[in-house]
Amino acid sequence: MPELPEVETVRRHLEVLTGLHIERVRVLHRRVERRQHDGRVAARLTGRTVISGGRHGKFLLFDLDDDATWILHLGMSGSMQLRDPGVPAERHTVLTVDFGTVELRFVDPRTFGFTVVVDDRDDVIGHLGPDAVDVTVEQIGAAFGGRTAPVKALLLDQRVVAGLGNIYSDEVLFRAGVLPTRPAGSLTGEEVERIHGAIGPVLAEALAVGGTTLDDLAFLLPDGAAAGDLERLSVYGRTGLPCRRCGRPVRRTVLRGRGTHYCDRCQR
DNA sequence: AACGATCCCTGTTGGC
DNA sequence: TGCCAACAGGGATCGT
Repeated sequence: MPELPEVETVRRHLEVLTGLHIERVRVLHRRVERRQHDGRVAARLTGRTVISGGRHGKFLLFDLDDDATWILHLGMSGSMQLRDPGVPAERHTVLTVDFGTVELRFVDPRTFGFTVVVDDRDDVIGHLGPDAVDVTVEQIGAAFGGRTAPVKALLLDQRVVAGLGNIYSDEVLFRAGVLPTRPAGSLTGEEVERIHGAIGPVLAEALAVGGTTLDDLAFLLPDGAAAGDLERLSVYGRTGLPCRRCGRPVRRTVLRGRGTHYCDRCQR
């Protein structure tokens, strides 16, 4: 599902929108604009030109020519497609944006995604911590200090570090050799360093294959290609299968309502 | 303040 | 075979 590597892959595909003029916008499912309190996403986008596209954590950010920011979040099942205008939209399309030469489609079966146009982007993303690709070991150490919450809960907390979701939190903790249930404040400096050191490689490896697509909830790239599969992951989705390092069965528990995968020999 | 539970939503899956 | 409950999890919100 869309976490930092998937969203960054989408952002790169959508660089082709830079400089293009928005001709027509259709909201096909009202829930996609639930964060726009005045309900005027279409009106605020129509007629604008995209100046540049960026990302912070799992949020896509497009600068518009009226100095507003167009923000998109893919939720858990959202994907973006670039198609020729006029081709009928597929099932679960919640938003279409017609740029004349190309049409952007936001497809989101479980409707946890959303879009919003704001003058001050901090109204929407101001609470986010440093992006996971930029976060320093000092920032992580400061966020963990004195906390009793499980370390995985803090990795998932976008105020601590922005961009990690359920898959890559599990993968980072496996690579770091730290149990997800450990109280964050109990970690040694060396363990914090291992976690910090694991974030970059885990995200880079995922980015290299365009992110991860699930078996039952396909994540497709804007050109229609599939992202990487679950096979290359270390622990996520591998409950009962042998740990790739020691061979013992991968365990699963529920933490903060999220499926959590780990190896109780390789992670301490 | 920190932490955990609940809610939203729907396609898929597993049990009976 | 068919039905239905359980499950998956982004982020927001609420209770303790």
